[in-house]
Amino acid sequence: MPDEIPDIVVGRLPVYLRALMRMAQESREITSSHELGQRLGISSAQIRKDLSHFGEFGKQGTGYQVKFLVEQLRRILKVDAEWGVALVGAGDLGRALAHYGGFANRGFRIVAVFDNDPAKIGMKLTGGLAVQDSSRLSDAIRQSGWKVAMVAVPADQAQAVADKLVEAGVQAILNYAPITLVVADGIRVQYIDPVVHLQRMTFYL
Amino acid sequence: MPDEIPDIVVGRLPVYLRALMRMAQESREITSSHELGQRLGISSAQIRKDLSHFGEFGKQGTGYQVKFLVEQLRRILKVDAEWGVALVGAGDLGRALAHYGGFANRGFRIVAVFDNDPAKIGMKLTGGLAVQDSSRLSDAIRQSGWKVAMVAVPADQAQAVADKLVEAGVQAILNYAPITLVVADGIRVQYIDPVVHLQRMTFYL
DNA sequence: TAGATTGTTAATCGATTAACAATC
DNA sequence: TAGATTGTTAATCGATTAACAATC
Repeated sequence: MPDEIPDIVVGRLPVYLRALMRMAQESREITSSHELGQRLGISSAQIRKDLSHFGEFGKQGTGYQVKFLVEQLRRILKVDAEWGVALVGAGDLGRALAHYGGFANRGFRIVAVFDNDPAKIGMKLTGGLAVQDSSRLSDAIRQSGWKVAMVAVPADQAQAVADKLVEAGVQAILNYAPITLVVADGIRVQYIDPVVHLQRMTFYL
Repeated sequence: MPDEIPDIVVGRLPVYLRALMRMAQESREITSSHELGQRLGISSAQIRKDLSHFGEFGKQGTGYQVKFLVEQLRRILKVDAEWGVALVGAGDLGRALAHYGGFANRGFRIVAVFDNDPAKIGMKLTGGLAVQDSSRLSDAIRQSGWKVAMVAVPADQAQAVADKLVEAGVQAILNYAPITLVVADGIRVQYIDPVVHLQRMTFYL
């Protein structure tokens, strides 16, 4: 039970889940902490320790039922139901996200796309969503109760967008703008900046 | 000097650099570990400790010259010159990356785009690059000596693409496919999977 | 039974923080 | 000088690993 789960443990669970879903897809019925660790480049002890925070999911001598562990991780991560995600920004990146097929079955669906560019408002995206005026953002989020949003606007607009999202009730933001956001306590933010990731590697070259 | 810098320290440097470049853009000439820490939600002690691995960049009583520290971090991260980046995959995401303006000035430029879809090969992208046949990938990389690549292909092709890249001499891969890659020792891989990032937050909701 | 693998404990390892002398 | 902030040390805190009893 969530005594106090370290963030770093929570951060690994989605990676475990992703690998396990892939195993399930490959019709592997059973796996072990050793096998999973090899696939992921993580020690088997760490996998067992991480899982032990949440319960006992394996069998001595046998390992883990892949399907069962997938179910459990989905439940733990709260992606056993689907979250509606508001997307702000309908530029190249925003549209690529709107079209991305990888959200399905993993707990998320983009339910609305906003932009403040008159040239983009009204645009019909593949998948059926139309780009809405950002001025409708607060109302739409408040009415629908969406808790998760993605920000794909230019850096100089990202903080203002985040402020509006949080004020409308959003509690988790995935930010693609290359800037660190300042948000209230309890609001979660994750960052995706390809340049940051690239720079983490060039150091070693 | 690089005794043995912890990965986790290297991982924070690009975030420091990003914030400092922003400060420079805002014409802030001086900053302190305290101010930078506040912006980033990190303790001032950690920032000073991290920087101390590489030298002494500040002045007691004053703080850090923003421009100077930017220069130093760019040098440390080896992004004071520009890396040519090969991009594999010209789907929605690949094209969004090819059009992305955020690489400029931060050490990277996409120099080639590959895809194996005949319908996409030859396509002219904004910015002037044409999509090349993946069959040319190995030769092109070997001839040009590119060391950095981004992978934006479907999950089931990503490992094969990574293998080809590494074989051709690539040493750093930014992987957008939702799968953990297996690569030889010494090859760096970073992962961007929006679903993983979202799942890291829903746990707390 | 023999072999395998879990869940957990204790030991090790590493990272963060607090504190402060040095000094601008 | 008085105030501020660095770079660094030592203490604290937390995460990883190794080892193994339990048991399938």
